[in-house]
Amino acid sequence: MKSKPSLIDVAKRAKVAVSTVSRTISGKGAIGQETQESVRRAMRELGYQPNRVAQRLRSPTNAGGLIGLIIPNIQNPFFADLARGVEDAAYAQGHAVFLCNYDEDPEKQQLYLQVLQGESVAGVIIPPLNEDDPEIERLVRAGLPIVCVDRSLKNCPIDKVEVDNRRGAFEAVRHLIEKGHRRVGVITGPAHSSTGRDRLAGYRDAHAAAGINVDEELICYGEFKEDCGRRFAAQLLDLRKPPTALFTCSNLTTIGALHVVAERKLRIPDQLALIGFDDMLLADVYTPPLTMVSQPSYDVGRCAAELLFKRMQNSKQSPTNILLSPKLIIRKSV
Amino acid sequence: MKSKPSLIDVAKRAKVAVSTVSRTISGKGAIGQETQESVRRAMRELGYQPNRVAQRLRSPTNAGGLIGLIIPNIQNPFFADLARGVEDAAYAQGHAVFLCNYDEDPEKQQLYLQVLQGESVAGVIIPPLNEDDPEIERLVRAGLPIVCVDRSLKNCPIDKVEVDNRRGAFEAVRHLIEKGHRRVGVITGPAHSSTGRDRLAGYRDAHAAAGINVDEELICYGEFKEDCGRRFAAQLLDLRKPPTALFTCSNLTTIGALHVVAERKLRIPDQLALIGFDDMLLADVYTPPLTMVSQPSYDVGRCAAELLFKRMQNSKQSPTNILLSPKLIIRKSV
DNA sequence: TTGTACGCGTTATCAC
DNA sequence: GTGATAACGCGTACAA
Repeated sequence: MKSKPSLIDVAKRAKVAVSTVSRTISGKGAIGQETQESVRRAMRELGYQPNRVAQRLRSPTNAGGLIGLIIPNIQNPFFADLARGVEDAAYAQGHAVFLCNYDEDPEKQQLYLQVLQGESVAGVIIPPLNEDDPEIERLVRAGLPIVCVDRSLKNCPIDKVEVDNRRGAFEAVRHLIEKGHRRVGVITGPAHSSTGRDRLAGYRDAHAAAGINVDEELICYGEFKEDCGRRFAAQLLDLRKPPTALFTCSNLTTIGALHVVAERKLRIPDQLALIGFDDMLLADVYTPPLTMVSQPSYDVGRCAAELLFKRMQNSKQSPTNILLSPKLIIRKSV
Repeated sequence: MKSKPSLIDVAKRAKVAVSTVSRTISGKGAIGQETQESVRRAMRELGYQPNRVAQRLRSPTNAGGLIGLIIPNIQNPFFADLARGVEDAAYAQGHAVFLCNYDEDPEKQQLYLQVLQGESVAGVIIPPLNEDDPEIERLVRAGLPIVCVDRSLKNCPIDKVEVDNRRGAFEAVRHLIEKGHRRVGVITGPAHSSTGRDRLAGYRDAHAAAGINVDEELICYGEFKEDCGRRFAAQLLDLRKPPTALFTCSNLTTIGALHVVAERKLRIPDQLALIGFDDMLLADVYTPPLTMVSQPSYDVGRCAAELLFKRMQNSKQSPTNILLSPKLIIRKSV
């Protein structure tokens, strides 16, 4: 196993100095025509490829463009789409993406934040686990370009790209109400989750706008997990005065709720209407096709990457907040 | 923006030599009790974190454990699960994963292969786009630990973890035949895809085992994309003698086929039976619940990572091939 | 236009 | 036990 050729090897072969090779590659400084050619030839012959590690060690910011993306769970289609958006935008700019999966685990998030720092990434995109995160705030102050996505940081001016959860939820629940539903059960996220809170706020807004009092017993707070969707859907349907419609606030909880629907052989929308947050693969071929609040997840990622690149170029500009609109896709489940 | 503290800063503060600090951290060599303590204190006070870039530059193999994972498409749940398996196994070993998405684009695959090399990763996990890939073969020969997953390389001894596609397809189609179907349409992958070929082979096996001649007009070769599923499902159903059952060879083609089913308001399984390769999120709550060939995608990733670690420790052992079994999950679509 | 020399933060090899 | 120092591969100021 012969080790990879370095700049020095190329220089030797082309009979020039290393700096000449370096300049030929970067295009900085003036280089003679024939010198360039012999250098390029030597590179080809040796199959030279730059050592990105050395590049970043030497000049952390400019070279070996690398950005970090830390997401809660790559198996969640929302984050997969988001990641793809980041990736595409980065690729277009010649940047590579270091993708980390923190599994909603604070320690792992911490660890990856450190790893990325240790890797001298030029910037980081992250949906922070908590609204207060001293470590992220420290990094921001230390000058590391960071863009928050999906979720955000309280009391910290920072670039961010979010989805208008409140509005999305509002439109969904308004639609339910317009269709005559007066008891709409909602399964939202935990109280400390801003997305969960915002979606619940939209739920309340829609009720307020229609002059309907919200029956607090119709509100369930749970993790954004399938299991919670299942449990709370069952709980809601077992109420003495059960809801006639369900608003599930994430793709996973929607699936959990659909399990209950299947088990109890409920007919949608006759016996139970349903709207879920997050569109999913089979939603439009489900029987009946599911009405959903579709998030522009890919765009969130793309915008975040673009925002990050701007920040990387100009670290002094004041933070930009972008709010993307979700879209109510009306199908047949209401 | 003050730059991050380095070993040197720690050494200064603790009033020792850098080598002493380095040894204290790595635990190699004997260090005096009090020296250790003062070093650790200095590290804490400065908030020192190792520079992984410098570590890898200095000792590419041992330090800053980093492995690369290059996948075709992170939005495909199969690969998302696989990635998660890799990630979990790597995390357990203290390795970080550099995840790249090549979008089934040969150039991008090439690029990321180079990036990973440039990053001095300790090893790479990849489902190769093509069965012949000179570049990957070159890297293997150059001594870079590489594990192939899902797909593989022809004529190249290499560690790999694959799913028994042929057997999975065989069981699915046998099930269809046992239920009385004699005309089973199949939508498989392109001819150059080994997974597509293997699944088609299983389809043929099942027919042969039952003594049924395969009508070649029931076989469609397409990309593993939703669009193809749609087009070919329609084409098959428009045959003069249409199939009574469909076997779709990937999650995306299954979805495409289900679109056609929805458009034509076909009742499953009465008017059309269906089995798809790859289980998916809503499959079990679909009406009717969909019978699927479930791949152990997470395990593929986990096994691959473990194989890679073994290879990284012992580069001389002969290649290991692991074949994982898919599982036919019988629900109600047949 | 080209070459020399230094430093980025580490680890490893010496000598003490 | 500890300290000084040479690499790792690259970019760049400075000299030629």
